[in-house]
Amino acid sequence: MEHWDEVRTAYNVARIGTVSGAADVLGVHHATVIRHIDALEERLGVKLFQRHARGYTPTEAGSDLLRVAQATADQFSQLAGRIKGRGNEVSGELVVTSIGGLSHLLVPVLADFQEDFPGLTVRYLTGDRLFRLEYGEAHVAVRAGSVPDQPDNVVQPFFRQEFTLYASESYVARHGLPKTEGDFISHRFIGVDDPKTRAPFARWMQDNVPADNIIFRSGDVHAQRRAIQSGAGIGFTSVLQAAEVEGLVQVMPPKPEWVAPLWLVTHMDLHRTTKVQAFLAFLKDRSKAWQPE
Amino acid sequence: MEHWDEVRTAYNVARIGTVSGAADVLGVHHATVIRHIDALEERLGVKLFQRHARGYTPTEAGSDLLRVAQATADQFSQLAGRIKGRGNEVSGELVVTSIGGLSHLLVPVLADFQEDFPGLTVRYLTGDRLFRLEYGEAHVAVRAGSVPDQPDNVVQPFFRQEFTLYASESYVARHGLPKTEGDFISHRFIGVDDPKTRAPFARWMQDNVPADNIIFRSGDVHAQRRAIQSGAGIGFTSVLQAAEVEGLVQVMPPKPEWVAPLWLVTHMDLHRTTKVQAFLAFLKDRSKAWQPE
DNA sequence: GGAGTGATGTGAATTAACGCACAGAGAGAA
DNA sequence: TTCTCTCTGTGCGTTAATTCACATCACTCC
Repeated sequence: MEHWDEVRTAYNVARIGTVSGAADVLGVHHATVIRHIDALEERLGVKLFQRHARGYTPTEAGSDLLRVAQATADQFSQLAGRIKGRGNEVSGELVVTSIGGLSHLLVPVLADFQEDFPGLTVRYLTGDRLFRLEYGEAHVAVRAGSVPDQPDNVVQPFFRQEFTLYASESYVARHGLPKTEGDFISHRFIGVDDPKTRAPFARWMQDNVPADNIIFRSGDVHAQRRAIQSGAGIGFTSVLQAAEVEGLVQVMPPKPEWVAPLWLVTHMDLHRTTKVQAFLAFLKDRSKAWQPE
Repeated sequence: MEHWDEVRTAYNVARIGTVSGAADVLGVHHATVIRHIDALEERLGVKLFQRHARGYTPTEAGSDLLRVAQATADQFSQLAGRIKGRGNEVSGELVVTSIGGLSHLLVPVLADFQEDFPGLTVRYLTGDRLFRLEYGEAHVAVRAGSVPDQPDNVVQPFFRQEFTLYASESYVARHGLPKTEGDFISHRFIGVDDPKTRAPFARWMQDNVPADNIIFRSGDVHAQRRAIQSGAGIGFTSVLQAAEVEGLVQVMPPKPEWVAPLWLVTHMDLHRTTKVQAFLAFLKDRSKAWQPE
């Protein structure tokens, strides 16, 4: 039973009773209908219709086909309605991925967005590996670093995340604060684990702080922040995040070269969907409060 | 949701995961598969797949389609199995039609045939109007008279039904038997109702018996036979049928000119089916006992 | 790092499907 | 009857779909 179109043709002939009538409904020539029926019967080896000058009457096999194809037509019709309708509604899954360091910003936004659309399930993916939009792994990604240039991705600037060095009040009480970069030699630092990182502030630390002075390393920014809070040393944290926790002291004001630009990335195929657009609008609105000035 | 073939294509892509793999299964070129998907998405206005170099992964809409089309494929597969299988089995309905006067011969045969095939339902149609094989109203017809020449019907000789004149013993006791055709003027006859009948014995009676002497007319041969049994007069009954009832006396031996040839007629499209062939063989075997010599 | 493999994607050539036109056959009405 | 209307059926020309060929890309294995 290949050639489902022939089944559809036979279904309409059985339903309507004449080749001409079915041809009108299907929008094809009646010769096409006759050929479809003939081909289908040839393949099945069974007559589906009794032919006479007043029309076609289904045999038992034809009646069986009518029943099955009727159900199929109904299901396809419902499917088309669902699929077309779903293009304009915000429901199902919304999958967002970002580097882990942005969870404190994104999670509240995602929670509020979900509250606006009860039919929506939010999945927030973070992890070591990059989740790939072109494989359909996520609808929206928040990426850091230089502007991504994947050909099938739609990229737009999100906001510029400011970083600077912080220390805990307990650390300052014990070791004081470095006045100049020359003082770094007598301080302890908390840095990233990955030597190949491209984050500007991390590279700055690699260049300006002796490696031996970086006594705590982690790939997770939240772990680094906890280390800073614990007084283990001086480390980078985003200004926004530092403002939310108690007991952190800015070692020096943010430098423009430490700013990490963030990008909103969506896959081309999904970018125009109502769901993605609604989320992007929501996210941009909420992120206005995060802009430096 | 027209073009069910495109749905089938999309279903196989969603199931297999690659355009090339689906093309192999479908036995078409992969370019055809891509065009089907593109056309279907264009018509629905929704992307069904995420395209990437390693294959196609279905979106939620694509997954929905996969689920529905999976059910469709199963149902079509079962349907094809049923239809093809049914071509070689004796089940469902067997519809036989004949003139009413043959019921005493056909009904026992039909009952025995049904007993051989428990899955079979037998319908035996008799009536004033001719049931038309070309409209699929019956599988097999037993027709009387000159050989039918419908173009789409398969006609084969069945057997030659002998008729002759009978009277009841009570009638003979009261009125005696006509010795010659000249005696008919003093006898009462039972004849057919339809003046346009083409049955040879009925036309013979019209030609050889004065109309006024035909005092009982009926279109139903069984009613005529009951009238003869009741002693109402002399009338034609088939030799086979007369042998089954008590108290009938042959007025004269059967004449060759009174013989009614019977034909087995089937529609061309149904003639080759196992069901019809099985019944025809069964019927011919049983009818051997009915032949005059 | 480079060749090899297996996938998608696209324009040109080919083929199969389609529409057109007309013939034939019943059914119903004048 | 004869006329008309409707529906099926078929050969032929055309269009649209398919195949073919080649380009491209991503990943893997030497």
